[in-house]
Amino acid sequence: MAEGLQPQLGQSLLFLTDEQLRKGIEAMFFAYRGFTADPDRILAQKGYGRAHHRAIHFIHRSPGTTVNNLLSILGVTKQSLNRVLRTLIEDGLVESTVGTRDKRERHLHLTEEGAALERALSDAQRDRMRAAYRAAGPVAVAGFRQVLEAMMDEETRHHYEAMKDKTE
Amino acid sequence: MAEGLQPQLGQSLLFLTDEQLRKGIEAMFFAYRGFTADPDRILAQKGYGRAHHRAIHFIHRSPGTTVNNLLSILGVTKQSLNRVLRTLIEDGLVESTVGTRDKRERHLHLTEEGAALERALSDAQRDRMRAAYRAAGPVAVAGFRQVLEAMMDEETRHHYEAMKDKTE
DNA sequence: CTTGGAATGTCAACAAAGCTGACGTATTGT
DNA sequence: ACAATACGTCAGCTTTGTTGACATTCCAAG
Repeated sequence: MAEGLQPQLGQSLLFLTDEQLRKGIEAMFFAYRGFTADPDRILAQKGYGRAHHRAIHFIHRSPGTTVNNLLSILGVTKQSLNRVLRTLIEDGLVESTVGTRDKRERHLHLTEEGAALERALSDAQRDRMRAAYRAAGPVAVAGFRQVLEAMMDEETRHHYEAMKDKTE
Repeated sequence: MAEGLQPQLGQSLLFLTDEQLRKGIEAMFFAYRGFTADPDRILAQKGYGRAHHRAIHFIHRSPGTTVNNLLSILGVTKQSLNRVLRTLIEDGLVESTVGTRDKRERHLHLTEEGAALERALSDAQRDRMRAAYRAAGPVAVAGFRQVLEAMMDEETRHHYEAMKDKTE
């Protein structure tokens, strides 16, 4: 294949061979399964799916966020989000309040019950992430984050950076 | 394993705070979108989805693999895989041949056309991965892989390791 | 004050891709 | 001969995404 990189560059660019890249791709695929496995189990019990998790996560993260803002973070259509949001509101996990400054907007908050589910979900997900971090060590974790950030779309990275700044 | 975590707990465990873990979780979520974005565009043009991509990828990776083996790698039901496989066979991208040793088994191969699509998809995905790797550097890449591997389920990791060995 | 555009919500229809359960067929191993 | 295995398929259901059309509410500009 395109394995034949220049001799003198041999060692230093070995991490860019097609083979290395393919391993990275497969690692990403398999790891994502683990990443979602634990929350998925909790959600299935309650009759929810990943879409509910994502909504809950980002509402928790940015309390009072508007529907439009959530839309652009999640990258789905309003119809798709609305279906999920409606069940969460009906079930009393999310509260939607009309905006004061702009009454067209709805501001979203988690109720006590919603916050409880958020905690259960993120505890489960963090536990696995913590175990992985601990096993790999701080240097690996820094690299992990670097590569992930470099893999994002431009627009997505802006969302990511914006969230990052909130508690820094 | 014996990574020096004990000594000075102050700085060295900062990467395990809930805040750091949350950032890792969000990085994983946002990065996965980028990870699938390029292949998704190609697939959409051809009327396929991610499920087709996964099948094509692993058939390419393990030519002659059986349906059952593919099933356990992908972690889906045979009905779900069958639907995807059927369209790929009908469209002439995948070939299914009766086993010689065990005639109950079907061995799966990519046709020339299937291999062409595989190349287009993995080129697109590798390009982004390569850019991310290049931007982050070899040390970061090693860490990236370490964390991802530690994040996998036991069973999943076995699949991953098995694939890894094939070309090492 | 009226009107255009923005933000939101809702209805309908549809597709991809997962799931369960049941059943049939060919083949293999005991 | 019989049970188990590998595969395919039919039917039906769920989640989560998509378009398109249309109503409502509100802000702001003309």
